[in-house]
Amino acid sequence: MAMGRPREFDVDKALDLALQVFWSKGYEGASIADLTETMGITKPSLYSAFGNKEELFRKALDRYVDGPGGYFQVALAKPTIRAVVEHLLYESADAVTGPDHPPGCLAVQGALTCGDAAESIKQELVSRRAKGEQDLRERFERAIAEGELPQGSDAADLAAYLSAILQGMAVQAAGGTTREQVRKIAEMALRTWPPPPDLATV
Amino acid sequence: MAMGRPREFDVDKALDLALQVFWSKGYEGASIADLTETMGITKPSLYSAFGNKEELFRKALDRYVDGPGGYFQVALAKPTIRAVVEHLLYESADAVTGPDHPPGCLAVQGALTCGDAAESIKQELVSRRAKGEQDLRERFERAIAEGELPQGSDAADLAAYLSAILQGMAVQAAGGTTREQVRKIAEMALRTWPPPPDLATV
DNA sequence: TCACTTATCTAACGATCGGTAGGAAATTGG
DNA sequence: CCAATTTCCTACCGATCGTTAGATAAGTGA
Repeated sequence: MAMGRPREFDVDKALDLALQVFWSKGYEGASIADLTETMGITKPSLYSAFGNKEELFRKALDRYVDGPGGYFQVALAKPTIRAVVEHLLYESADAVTGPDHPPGCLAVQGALTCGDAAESIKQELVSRRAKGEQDLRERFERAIAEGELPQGSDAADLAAYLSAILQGMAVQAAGGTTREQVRKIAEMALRTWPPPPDLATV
Repeated sequence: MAMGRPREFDVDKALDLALQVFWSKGYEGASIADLTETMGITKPSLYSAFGNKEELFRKALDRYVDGPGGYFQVALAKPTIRAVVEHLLYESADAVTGPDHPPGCLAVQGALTCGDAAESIKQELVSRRAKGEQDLRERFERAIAEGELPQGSDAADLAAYLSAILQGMAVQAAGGTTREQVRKIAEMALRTWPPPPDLATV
């Protein structure tokens, strides 16, 4: 079946290497030269296999979400809301400080700001973060309905609050904060969890 | 005294405009063309007045810290630790969603990641964030010494925790989250403040 | 008025950006 | 062995990057 000259590199391995570059330098900071050098392929090979820089980033992002970022969906599937939050915090702390990949979170630092040319990538990351927060919100809604959280708790607010803490941990990690220190942030957040509903608005 | 042809633009106003550009696009995303266009001056004027792109950014950053970011030091000077934390959270929520400037925080989104050429700018921002966290830590140490916080509280952990929340709020704002929603994050953080010391480590 | 200083502008610099033509090399099917 | 197909690489594309040379204009001090 496979006709023509066979590809000499592993597409998935190359994509993993591209992911590392985008993760550490961001979309704009990662040049095609950076990428091809790390991936061990030439520019025409990159373009033939992945389309262009933007498509390559999107494929790397998908791979990130299913790989190093996969703990997020795993955490959401935990049986109790307490376990969900615990796993999100602890796994995030470890994920953003993993020793085998760049620090931080691709969805945060891939393009938090950018020039005009990368605007659509930035929007893609905004959407991904919003999607994660939305999934979290729905999980909280279920927990409230099942009586796992106090009456009057606002699922959207809880999701925004926890998302902010996770993103803050990612910023800290991107700046070089150690795994131990980031874990302490997670522990402190957990020590106060859940924040009680705002009685003033009930 | 003033010899030579007088400058035709206001350096401080031009710097404020440059700040807006760096704030919304980040260091790498802001091109010299973007900057000169917004500042209303030509490239040679920019270079003669500000040195180069890196120096311009550092000057804009100083201006940011003393201007839109000035609430941070103001908050630290509040008399009670409760007031410090309240002001940090509320003023941050408003600052990162201010209607008269780009959303988010320059110290976070100016260069969270970048290419090799901007590495020193990224480090500068890492240092600034660390400095803010250190100032906060010292304020917490004072509060603990004065009995304003529970025995066994760890000032460094509290500072890292609060810093992460503030940075998370900045990420949310950079993604377009509304002022009302960011304020709710601040309120929730305040509702659980202060996190109790970890009894397991005492 | 005339040197001196500084700011202004147009026009360009070399380097790098993302992206591609075009031909040689390696495989499959006939 | 030969066409067809696909990947490989070298070399190059135009555009943009940050930065500057060089000439002109507008002030000050003598």
